[in-house]
Amino acid sequence: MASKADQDEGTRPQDKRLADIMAAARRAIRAKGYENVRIADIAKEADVVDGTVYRYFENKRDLLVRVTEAWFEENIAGDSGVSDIAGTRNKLRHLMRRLLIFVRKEPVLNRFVLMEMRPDPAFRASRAFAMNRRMTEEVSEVCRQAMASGEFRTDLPVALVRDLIFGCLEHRIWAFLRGEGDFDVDEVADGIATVICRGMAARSHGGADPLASATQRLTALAARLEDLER
Amino acid sequence: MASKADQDEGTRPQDKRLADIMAAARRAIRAKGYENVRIADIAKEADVVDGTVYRYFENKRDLLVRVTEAWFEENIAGDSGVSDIAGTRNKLRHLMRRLLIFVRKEPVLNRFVLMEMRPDPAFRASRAFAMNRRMTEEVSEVCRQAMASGEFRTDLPVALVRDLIFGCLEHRIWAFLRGEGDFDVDEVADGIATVICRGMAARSHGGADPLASATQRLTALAARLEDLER
Amino acid sequence: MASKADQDEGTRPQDKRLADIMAAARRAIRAKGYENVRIADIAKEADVVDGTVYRYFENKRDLLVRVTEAWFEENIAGDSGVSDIAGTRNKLRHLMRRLLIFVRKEPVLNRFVLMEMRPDPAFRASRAFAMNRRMTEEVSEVCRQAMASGEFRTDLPVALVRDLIFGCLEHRIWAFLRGEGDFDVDEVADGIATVICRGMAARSHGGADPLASATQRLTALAARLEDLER
Amino acid sequence: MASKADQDEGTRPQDKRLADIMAAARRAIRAKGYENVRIADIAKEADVVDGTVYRYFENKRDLLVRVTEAWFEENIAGDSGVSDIAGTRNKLRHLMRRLLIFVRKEPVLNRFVLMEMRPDPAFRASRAFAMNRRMTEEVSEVCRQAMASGEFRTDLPVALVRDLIFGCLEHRIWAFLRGEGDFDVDEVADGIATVICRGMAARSHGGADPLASATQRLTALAARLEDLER
DNA sequence: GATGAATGAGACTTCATTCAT
DNA sequence: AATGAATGAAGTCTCATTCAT
Repeated sequence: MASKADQDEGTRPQDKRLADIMAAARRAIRAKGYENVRIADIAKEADVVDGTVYRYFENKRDLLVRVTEAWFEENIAGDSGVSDIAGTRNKLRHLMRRLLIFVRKEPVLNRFVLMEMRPDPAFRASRAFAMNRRMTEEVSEVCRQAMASGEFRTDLPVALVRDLIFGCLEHRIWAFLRGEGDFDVDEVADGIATVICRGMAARSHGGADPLASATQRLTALAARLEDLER
Repeated sequence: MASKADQDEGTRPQDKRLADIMAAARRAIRAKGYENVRIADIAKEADVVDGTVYRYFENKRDLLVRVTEAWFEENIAGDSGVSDIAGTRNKLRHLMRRLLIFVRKEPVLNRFVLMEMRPDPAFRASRAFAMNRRMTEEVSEVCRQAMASGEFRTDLPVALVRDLIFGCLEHRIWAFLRGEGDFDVDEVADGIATVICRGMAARSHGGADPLASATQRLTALAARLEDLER
Repeated sequence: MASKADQDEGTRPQDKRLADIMAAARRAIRAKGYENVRIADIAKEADVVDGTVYRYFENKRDLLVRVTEAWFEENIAGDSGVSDIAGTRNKLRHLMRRLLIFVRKEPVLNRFVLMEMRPDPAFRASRAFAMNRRMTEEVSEVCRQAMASGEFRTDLPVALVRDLIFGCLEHRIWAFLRGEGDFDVDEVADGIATVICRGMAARSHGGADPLASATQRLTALAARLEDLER
Repeated sequence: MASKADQDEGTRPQDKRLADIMAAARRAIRAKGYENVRIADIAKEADVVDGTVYRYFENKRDLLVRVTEAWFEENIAGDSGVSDIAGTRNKLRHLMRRLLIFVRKEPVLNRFVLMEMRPDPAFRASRAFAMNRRMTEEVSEVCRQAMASGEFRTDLPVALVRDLIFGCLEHRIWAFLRGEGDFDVDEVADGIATVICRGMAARSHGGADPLASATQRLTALAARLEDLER
C-alpha cells in the first residue's frame, strides 16, 4: 500500500513536469513567438534545466509540435456536431463560424499550424492533421448529405466544394494571421454559404406557380436570344 | 570623357555583379532549396566573395526576396489580359489555368512566396505582392464586369468571390507544394469556374428570387440588344 | 536467525542483479559496440534503472572493464596447457592457434581489450592483463624449456622471442579487427613457428667442414645427454 | 604590382593562421593529451575564436588528424634510405632503430597514431598510413633483396617476416607508450635482427657461426650438468 | 537497496555579418 | 568597390552521475 502510494506520488511529479514544461512552452511561445522561442527560454520558464526538457521531448520540434497539438486539441475538444442544426446552409455556416472564431481566439497557435506544421511532410501523421481532417470531413459530410437529399447537384466532386470552402476560409485566415486584414466572422461564413449553396443548388423542379412558369418562359426566350448573340 | 568612360566602366560591371549574384542565387536555391541556401553558396556560385553580397543586398532575406520577386516577375511578365477572351466563365478559367500552370512550372519559387514571403508583414510592400494582387485584381475585375452586365448577382461582395477562387486554388496548390497531392489544371479550373458561375449566376434557376433574377437578366439582355443597335 | 535469513535474501538478489547487469552489458556491447554503449542502454537491458548500476560499479569504465574481464576469462577458462603436446614447434603452434581462434570468435571483446583497456595504465592491475600474461607466460615457458633442452639457443632473451611471437600475432589481429584484412589461423601460426624455431634453433645441419662434423658429433652426444636429463 | 604585393600580404596571414592553429593544437595536445583537448583550448592557445578553427578544418577530428600527420611527417622527413648501409642485418637494424628512436622522442604523437588513427577505417587513406607503409615497405624491400641474393630463404612470405618485425616492435612500443615498460633501442633492434636473420638464413652456410653456436650449446649443457652434480 | 528524474556542465558546430586591407 | 578571413553569439543536444524518496 505504501509502495502504491509511493508509486503514485512518484508518478505525479513526472506528469506534473511534463505539464509544466508544456505550459511553460505555451507561455514562452505566446511571449516570443514560435520562431524565436529557445529551449532555454522554455526550460527557465518551467523552472527546469535545459537537459530535462530532453527527457520529455525528442528535440525542439517535437516539443513545439506536441505543445501545439495539445493546445489545438483543447480548443477543438468542446465542439459538438451539426446533426441538430437544421438546413445545409446553417450547418455549413456553423462549421465555418466555429473555425473562424477559433482562429480569432488563438492566432499564434493557428499561425504555427498553418505555417510550420503543415509544410512538414510529417504533418499528415500528426494529431493536428487528424483534427483538421475531422473538420473538413464534417463539411464534406454535410455536402454529401445535401447531394443525397437532392438539395445539391451531384455533377461536381465533394472535394472541390470542400476546397472552395476551406480554401476561401484559409485565404481570409492567412490574411488575418499575417496582420493584413481583419474579417467578420458572420460575413465570411454567410457569404461562402450563400455562394456554395447557390452554386450547388439543384435546378428547380418546376412548379405550379404561375409567376414561376411565366418567368421560366421568358427565361427560355432570353436564352434563345442570347444564343443568337454568340 | 575619360571620367565618363570610367564611370561607365565602373557602373557596368556593377550591374553585371548584381545580375550575377541574383542569377547565382536562383541556381543555388533551385539546387538546395530556400531553407538550406547559404550566403556562402550563393557567393561561390556567383564567383564573388561573401562580403560583396552585402554591397548589393541589405541582408540575406533581402537578397532572397528580391531574387524571388524578379523570378516571379519574369514568369508573370508575358501574361496577357483576358479582354479578348469571351465569356466570364472562360475568362476566369483562363486566369486560373495560368496560375496553376505557373505553379507547376516553378514549384520551389511558389513555395517560397507562399510560405516564406507571405507570412512576413513586409510582404504587402513587395513587388511579389503587387503581382499577386494584379492577378487577383484581374479576377475581381472579371467578376465586377459580370456583375455590371447582370450576369452575376450583386448581392455578395466581389472580395468574397475572389477569395473563394484564390482560396480554393491555394488550397490545392499547397497540397501540391507539400507533396501531398497532385492536381489536374483543367479539372480544378473548370470546377471552380462552374461553382462560382452557378453560385453567382443571375439566372433564375430556382434561385433566391426568380422574378428579380429574370428581370435582371432580361434587362441585361436588353442592354446588349441596344448595344447591337448602336 | 531471522536476520541471517534476511541477509541471505537480501544478498542473493544482489548477486543476481550484478550478474544481470553484466550480462546486459555484454549484450548491449555486442549490439552497439563499446564506444556507443550508454549506461542507459545497459540499465534498460538489465531491467534496472541507471542509478542502480552505480551501486555495483564505480563508474562506466569500471563496468566496462569488469564485464570485459569476465567475458575474457570465460573464453580462456577452458584452455588446457601444452604439457601433453610433443615438440616445441607444436606447443608454440597450439598456443598461437588458440589465441587466433579466440580473436575470431570474439572480435568486439578483443578489440576493446586491445584498444581501450591496454592503453590504460590501470590495465596492468586488471584480470585481463593477468590472463594475457598467462598466455604469454605459457609461450615464454615453452621457449625456456626449449633453451634448457638445448633445442633453442640461449644467446637471446626469452622476452624478445615472446615479443616477436605476440607482436606479430597482434599485428595480424589488429589488421583483422580494423577490418583491413583477414588471416588464416594455420598459415600464421605455422609461419611464425617456423621462423622462430629456425631462428632460435641450436642444431647445426652438418656440412663438409671437419670442424662442422666434429661439432655435429659433439652435438649429437649432447642431445643424448640432454634426453637422459629429462 | 601593388595588387600582387597586396595579394601576397593577404595570403600570408592565412597561412600564418593555419600554422598558428596547428602549432597551438600541438601544444594543447602535448599539454592535455589527445583525448582531453577541446576546440576551445586550441582556439584560445592560437588566439583565435572557436569558429575560426572551422575555416581551416572540417571538424575536430580532421584537425587532430592533420596536426598529427604534419607532426609525424616532420619527424620522418629527414630519414634517409638504407642503400648505403652494408649487410641485411645492419639495414634491418637501422630501420628498426630509426622507428624506436622516433617513438621515444614523440610518445604522445605515436600514441595517437597507434590508438586513435589506426583503428579508424579512414586511416588507410591518410598520409600517416602512407608514411607508415613506407617504413614497412623499406623493411620488406630489404628482405626481398636478401631473398633475391640467396641470403634469405624463400619458403616463407615476406609479409610474415615484415609482421614479425613490426609486430614485435609495436609490442614493445605499446608497452612503452602505456608506461608499462621501457625498452633499450639497441637491444630490441639487435635481438629482432638476430632472430630474423637466423630464422631466414639460407641453409647452405650452416648458420652464422656454427662453431660459436655449438660451443654455446655445449657450454649451456655443461652448466646444467654441473648443476646436477651440485 | 532501488529508483529514475533531474541535473548541468560542456562540446561541437553553424553562419550571417563585419571590417581592415 | 571587392575581398574574404575573422568573428562570436547562438543554440542544440548528450549523458554520466547524483540524490531525495
